[in-house]
Amino acid sequence: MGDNYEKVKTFYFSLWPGLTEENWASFEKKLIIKPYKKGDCILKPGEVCNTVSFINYGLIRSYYLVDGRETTVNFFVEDSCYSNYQSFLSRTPSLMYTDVLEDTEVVDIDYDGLQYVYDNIPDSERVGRLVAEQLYIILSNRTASLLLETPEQRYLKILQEKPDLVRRVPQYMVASYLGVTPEALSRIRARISKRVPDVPA
Amino acid sequence: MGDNYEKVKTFYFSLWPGLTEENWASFEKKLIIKPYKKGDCILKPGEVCNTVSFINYGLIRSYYLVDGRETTVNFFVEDSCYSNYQSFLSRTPSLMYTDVLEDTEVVDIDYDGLQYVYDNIPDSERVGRLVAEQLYIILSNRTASLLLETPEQRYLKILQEKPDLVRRVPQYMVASYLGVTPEALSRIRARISKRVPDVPA
DNA sequence: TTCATTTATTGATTCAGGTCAATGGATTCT
DNA sequence: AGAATCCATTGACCTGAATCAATAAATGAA
Repeated sequence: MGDNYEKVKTFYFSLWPGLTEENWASFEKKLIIKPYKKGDCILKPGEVCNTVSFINYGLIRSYYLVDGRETTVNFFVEDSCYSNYQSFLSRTPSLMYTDVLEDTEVVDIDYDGLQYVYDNIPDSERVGRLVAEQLYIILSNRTASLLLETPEQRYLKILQEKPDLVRRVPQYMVASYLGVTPEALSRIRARISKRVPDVPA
Repeated sequence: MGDNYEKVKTFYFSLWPGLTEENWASFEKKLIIKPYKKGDCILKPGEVCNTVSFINYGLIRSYYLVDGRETTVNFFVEDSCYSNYQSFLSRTPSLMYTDVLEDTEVVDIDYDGLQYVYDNIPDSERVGRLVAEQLYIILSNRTASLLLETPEQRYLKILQEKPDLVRRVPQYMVASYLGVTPEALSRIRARISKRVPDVPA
């Protein structure tokens, strides 16, 4: 189904200014469409992540599970990329789970495929570097938020910046992304609506 | 003083397997030695970080200052690299301060120098990518620590992993790196030495 | 060495979040 | 539809960190 490659093609052309149709064709040969069902587990602790996935549609979550307690590291939505980047890059076992929260379709490139691209397609190293740099910047914002902001501030921010995500995800997962228990987030919400009675629900 | 380039040369050769003496020579032309005195401020909020620095000797700290409250993002010691990577990469103003905690000597490459290297020295893009990926991995460990561990666990870990750093840095800076107040760290220490009387100081 | 400043400790109090437990409302499955 | 599971809320209690304040210890400068 060539259709499934439309979005990923647009995506890579947008972050790769000099990409030619010819090079894209050889890139595309390395890509594999993969569908998942809600509830599927993509990656478990101990497994090495072997792909970088562009998400055609759907919703994915990575989380630690320590002492029976889930801590969400990240959510990944359609039109962006998912990988357990740390495991993928270092070729070491993942420490976290990755689950599918909604029916999802991804376009994978596996590790060897990517190395082939790096070795054979001009400028791909630069794109790889720029992607790594972008991910670093995003991650450093998350770190700053954990260091500087209270859970309540983080909740207000995600409400404002990703309201759609908050709607699509169970509240206890949002809580674990903010670094608090479900009960705590419930009380944070109660506190907020007491302070701002104009936005009740 | 060619001497000052010895360590940085060893450093770059170690992370750049195929580096030739010839390419190193053209790389080295872009490097600039810069000395700092204890207490110097390298970068202030609003300024764009324009260098990546290899640290010959010394100690550097990056921190946010919000409501008169310092939060240490990172310490940088000799034989490693310092940059405000986010500002450097995105060419946007820094949000944090960077101060020199001990007399320090760095070997700088500036933004244009690095772009020259990327454009003219073979395989340098790959090294840039690998460096960005390494920094990502390190940062993701810090994020996991902030999400999963208590301040006390983080303190015990830094004591074990970087005892030298803890000795060289005032305790209130360690506290702000752990994400707590100086008083809280003092109490954490008191708690620990009460529990483990064999390691009093 | 002495004085001034910075840094670390300790106490008292307040508060946000954790934990345990119970309830009621939603979803999902059959 | 009915049953079972999952999820969100609330209450009671506890703990660890923040805050404010005072003091002691360490560092640095004259």
